[in-house]
Amino acid sequence: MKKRTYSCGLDAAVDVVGGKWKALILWALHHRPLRFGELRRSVSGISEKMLIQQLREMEAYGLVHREVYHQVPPKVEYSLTEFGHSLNTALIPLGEWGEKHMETIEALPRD
Amino acid sequence: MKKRTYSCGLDAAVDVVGGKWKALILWALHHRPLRFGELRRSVSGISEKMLIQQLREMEAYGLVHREVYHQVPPKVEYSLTEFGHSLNTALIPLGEWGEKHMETIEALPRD
DNA sequence: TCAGGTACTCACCTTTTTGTAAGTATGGGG
DNA sequence: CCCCATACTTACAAAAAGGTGAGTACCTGA
Repeated sequence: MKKRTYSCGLDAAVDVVGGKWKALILWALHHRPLRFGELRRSVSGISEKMLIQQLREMEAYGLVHREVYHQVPPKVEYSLTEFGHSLNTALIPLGEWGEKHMETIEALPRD
Repeated sequence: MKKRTYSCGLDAAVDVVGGKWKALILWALHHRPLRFGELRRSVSGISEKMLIQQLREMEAYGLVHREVYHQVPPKVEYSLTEFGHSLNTALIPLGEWGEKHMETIEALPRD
């Protein structure tokens, strides 16, 4: 989150979901709540540091809910809030676009 | 563009439209082609360097078309390709989401 | 000759983002 | 007493993104 005012809705949305990981984390939580470790395995390539950092931000934004189970070994579950769910829904067409044009995208020049 | 393989469509789409400006530039070109200067004024806050840099990338990705008119003073028009148009369409729900939750987003904690 | 308008281009710097590798805390089981 | 699994946490470094301000090229009209 960097700005306070936005020129349009897309501007605001990009500010919330921007970055390399947030959309993917949201996506991973689409079907059901996941534990930290499950999430790490779901979002391929993410480091523990990035994952927790993004999760903390998303929690602060009200997109995800963090539920701690006081057990040993520890168990923490992350789930989407209503807000997070609505954002995820808004991302569906973008995901479908990416799916549809995947081959084109993979063939695009790098840099 | 950083990757060659994607875990899902959203992953690919985020890679294409990622960053601070591309979605906004796409948005600005939604209605009609714009000249460089018009675009700079449309996308508030962008510097000339960033604008041209993003435009070049988007041209390489096949999202926008660059038309040069050999005149003095120079005139260059940027327009959406079909591909760019389809991406823009996929972004509409995200824009609407941002619009709808603008106030919530503006009230979110910074950092 | 010279300012003006347009579309860049460049060098340099700061900020932000991302990655790596190691370390911490907990209590149960062996 | 020590190891295990889980969920973090920290320090440090590298890489990517973004910003600033000046400069270039072109022809036209004053």
